This record gives sequence, C-alpha cells and structure tokens, in this order.
Amino acid sequence: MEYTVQKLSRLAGVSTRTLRYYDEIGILKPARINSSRYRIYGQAEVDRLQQILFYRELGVGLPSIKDIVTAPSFDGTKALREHREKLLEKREQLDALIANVDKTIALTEGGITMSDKEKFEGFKQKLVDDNEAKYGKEIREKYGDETVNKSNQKMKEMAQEQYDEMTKLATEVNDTLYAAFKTGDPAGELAQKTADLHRQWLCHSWDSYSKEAHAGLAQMYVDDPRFTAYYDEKQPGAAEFLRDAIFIYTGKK
Amino acid sequence: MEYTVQKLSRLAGVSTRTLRYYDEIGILKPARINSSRYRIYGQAEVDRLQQILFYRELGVGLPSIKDIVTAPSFDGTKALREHREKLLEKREQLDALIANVDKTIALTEGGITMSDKEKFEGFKQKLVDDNEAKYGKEIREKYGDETVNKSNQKMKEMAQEQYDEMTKLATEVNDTLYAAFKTGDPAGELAQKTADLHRQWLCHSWDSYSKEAHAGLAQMYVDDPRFTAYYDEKQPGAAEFLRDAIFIYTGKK
DNA sequence: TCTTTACATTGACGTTGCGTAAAGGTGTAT
DNA sequence: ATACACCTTTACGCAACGTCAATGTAAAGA
Repeated sequence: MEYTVQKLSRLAGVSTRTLRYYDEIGILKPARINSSRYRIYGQAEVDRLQQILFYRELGVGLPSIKDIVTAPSFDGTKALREHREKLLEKREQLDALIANVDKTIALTEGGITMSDKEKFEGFKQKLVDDNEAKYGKEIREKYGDETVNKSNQKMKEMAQEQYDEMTKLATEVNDTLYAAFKTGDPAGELAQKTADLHRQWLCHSWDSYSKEAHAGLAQMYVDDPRFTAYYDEKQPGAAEFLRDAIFIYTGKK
Repeated sequence: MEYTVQKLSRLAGVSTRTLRYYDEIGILKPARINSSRYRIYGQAEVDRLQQILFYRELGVGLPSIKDIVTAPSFDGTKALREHREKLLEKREQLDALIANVDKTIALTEGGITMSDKEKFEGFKQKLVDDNEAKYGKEIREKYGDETVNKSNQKMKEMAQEQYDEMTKLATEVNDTLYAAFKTGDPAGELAQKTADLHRQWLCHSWDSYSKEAHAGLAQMYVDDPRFTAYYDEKQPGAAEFLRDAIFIYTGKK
C-alpha cells in the first residue's frame, strides 16, 4: 500500500505539515519521490510513523525519537516495554495529583488548612533538595484565619438548602459512626449505613462517584493525622473503623 | 510568610524564569516590589500559583488559566472539582494508551499482524470522517509475510534458551488449557495451573507483572477475534474459559 | 571595611513542534 | 477549457519558557 501525504495524514490522524516536518528533520523520509516531487510513503513508513507517534504521545522529543527509531539495534518490542513502563509512571504521577486534588477539596471543605509545602506535593517529582529543610520551619507555618474565612464565605454563597442538607448529612454520618463503633463490627448494618451516608455526603462535593476514590479517601482519613484527629476526637479509633467500613462497603480487597 | 522569586520557585518546583514570565504576562504578579525592585510574594500568591500549576499540569494554556484564576467569580473548590474530572479523563486516555501498547506487544510476540488502521487506534480520538470509509478497503489490507519474518528474526536473536523456555511454556499453556477445558471448571486445579503457566509465559515479555494487566489481557483474548480464533482453534470456547480461569487466578471481581 | 558570593534585575535571542498563509505546480473530471 | 482538489517550497508566527548577557544588591566572612 502506498500513501501520499494526505492519505497517510488521515490514516494516522496527523497533519500534512507534520509529515513534511518529519521529512525535513529526517525522522520519517518518504519511501520515494515521484516524478512530480510528491512524497510517497510505503508500508515501512507507516510502521515507523506508528512508533514515532507512540513515543510522541509520551512526551519524548523528536530528536530522541529519532535516535530510538533509527538505531540499527532497534528492537521494537523492547522499546515498547520500556515505553509501557514510562506510561505506568506517568499514570502514577497522575494518581498522585488526583489524590492531592481530593485532599485539597476535602481539607478546604472541612476548613482545615494545608501548609504551603503540602500544596505543591504531586507537582514536584522529587526535588528533595537541602534547602527544603532550610525553609522547612517557615514553610510549615499554617494559614491563620483567612482561609477559614474564605471557606465560610463560600458556604454562605451556597444555596441554603444544599447547605442544610450537607450539614444534616455530616452530623448523621458522625452520629451513626459513633453508634456503629460501639457495635465493633465494620461489616454490620450500622457501619454500612454510615458508609452509605458518607457516600451521600461525598456526592455533594464530588461531581462523580467511584468506589475507588471513596476507598482512597477513607484510607486518607487514617493516613492524614488531621483527619484522624477530627474523627477520633470523640472516639479514638473511629477513623480507622470508618475506613474499614468503607472498604467493605466499596468492596475493596 | 513572604517569598522572593527563588524561595517561591524552590517551594513550588518551578524556575525563577517561570515566575518572572508569569509576572510579565500578568498571570501572577508579586504582592509588592521592594526598594531594590525585588519581587516579593505573599500568601495569596502562593495559593494562586498552586491553582496555576494545577491547570498547567492539565495542559491548559496560560491565557486560559489567566481567565480562570482572575475571574471575579472564581470558586476555588468548584474549579478543583472540575479539575478533578479532567484529570480522571486524562487518566482514562492514558489507560487506553497502555492497553494499546499491551495489545501491540502481545500481538507482535504472537506474530499476529495488525491492520494499518488498527495501529493508530488510541491516537485518533475520533476522526471518524467520511474519507475513512473511502480508504477503508485499502486500509484493511493485512501486512503479508514481512512482519512475520521480522518477528522470526527477532526470535532468532533471542537467547536460544529463552526461546526454548518460552515455546515450551507456550505449548504447556495450550496443552493444560485443553485438558482443563474438559473438566469444565475454571476454578479447578488444572485451570488454575493453566493460569499460572500463562503468567509465567507472560513474564518473559513483560518487565513487570500485575494482576490487573493479566486480567485485562485475558479479557482481550475474548474481545479480540484474532486471539479468540487462536485459542478456540482446537477447542471452541477455550478463550473464554482461559479468561475465566485467569480472572479467578488474579482474584478479579 | 572590604571583598566575595549568592541572588536579584531587565533585555533579548534560541528552542520545539508544528499552524498558517503565500505563491505556485499537477491530475482528473467535466 | 476550466474547475477543483491535491501537491510543492518558502517563510513567518506561536507558546512557554531556557539561556546567555550585562548589571545592581544583600549577606557574610577576612
């Protein structure tokens, strides 16, 4: 099968300009040039373009891609396996970001403050340079009242009914949690009702619900001491109990 | 807390140049300028930078980010929730890509060929333009022997022992599968042994093993007619049976 | 006090991966 | 013959900074 620029561009979902550019920088030369100087691509070029796009999707620069695909020792599947590893890494990064967003939402909704440093977690890959320790103390300074005020402001702006519903749910979650805690059984009826109420409460601030996210948040209640303190205030161990109940509710592990 | 350019840049993991640029384009102005014309950032700027980086991570352009964060009606948590949705979308896209990579690896290892069109799945979001139908027939042309030859070439280059091990395992998987199929029980001893052998076989081509990926591949054996054909050749229903066994083996659902 | 060193400033040009004309040749259908 | 969709090269434009360069300033040690 032979393709002109446009045919190949349609096949691959790239622009003709891109193909000409790839020719220009020597990353993908056409198989031959016909009598009217048209670029004609063949099977090998289609394969090569696929490889190029794979790596491009990763964010690999075109010069590096060139090295990869023009290397005589180029092993397609080996490169793909490496590629796969990088994609998984990228997904982990994304997960970290999502977790941070969840945390930020949950914390601001609760009027709890984050340290400046904490705010940037998930962005920085791991620039754990010495200066961080240097500024650590200053960085760990909390916000003060301003953020809480902002949060209250936002609350005021919410429709009154929504607000009522949420606070009602919140107290219900708390009450049911402590009642369930006394039964000692996270799989029991009361504990599962707590988990369900918690889900309802969550749905007020989440646009879409997923079991995974719910379970993840539950784990955070145990991992983050500020949450633990909140739930354990009246009843030590309540945060952990809530997590267990939610894990069962969401069918995790 | 007040920060100079460098302090803030270290905190947030960006360059000082970036901060100056953000000042230049008016997306993040310092709280004040001191007597030596140094930029001094305060608490509000730290928060704002966090928002900016959130959106930047998403691939949102700086002018759009400016609109978002400078809007007087800007609601932080609402924006975060939307942000979260987009992140989830992005992750789904990534998952699709990973699946495509897995598929490509599996297919090339198996010496099975992909149509040109199929190769670009996952790249093209949905350029379902009419011209596709036009070129559909040509596109659906299969590779021919060339790819198989390449694959064989690669096989030759593999260490002989590895190759022997893999082919031995491959036949073992097949043999055990058909034996297990006769028992009719995907949870039975033989079926689970098949799943384990299949895992071992996989580990020759995967750098890292995960149950999720294993289960995903198993599902693919049923979804992709070429795989189904391969496994069902001697024994119709074998592909589905293998999937069920692997699901149980990996503890899925 | 002097000097070094680390940090700040404003230009201004370079880079990547193309988009987008502009100005023109080609092929094929009517 | 002319319309039309396709192809060509040349060349400037863009985002989001990186990277000099040339220069001023703050903090700390000799």
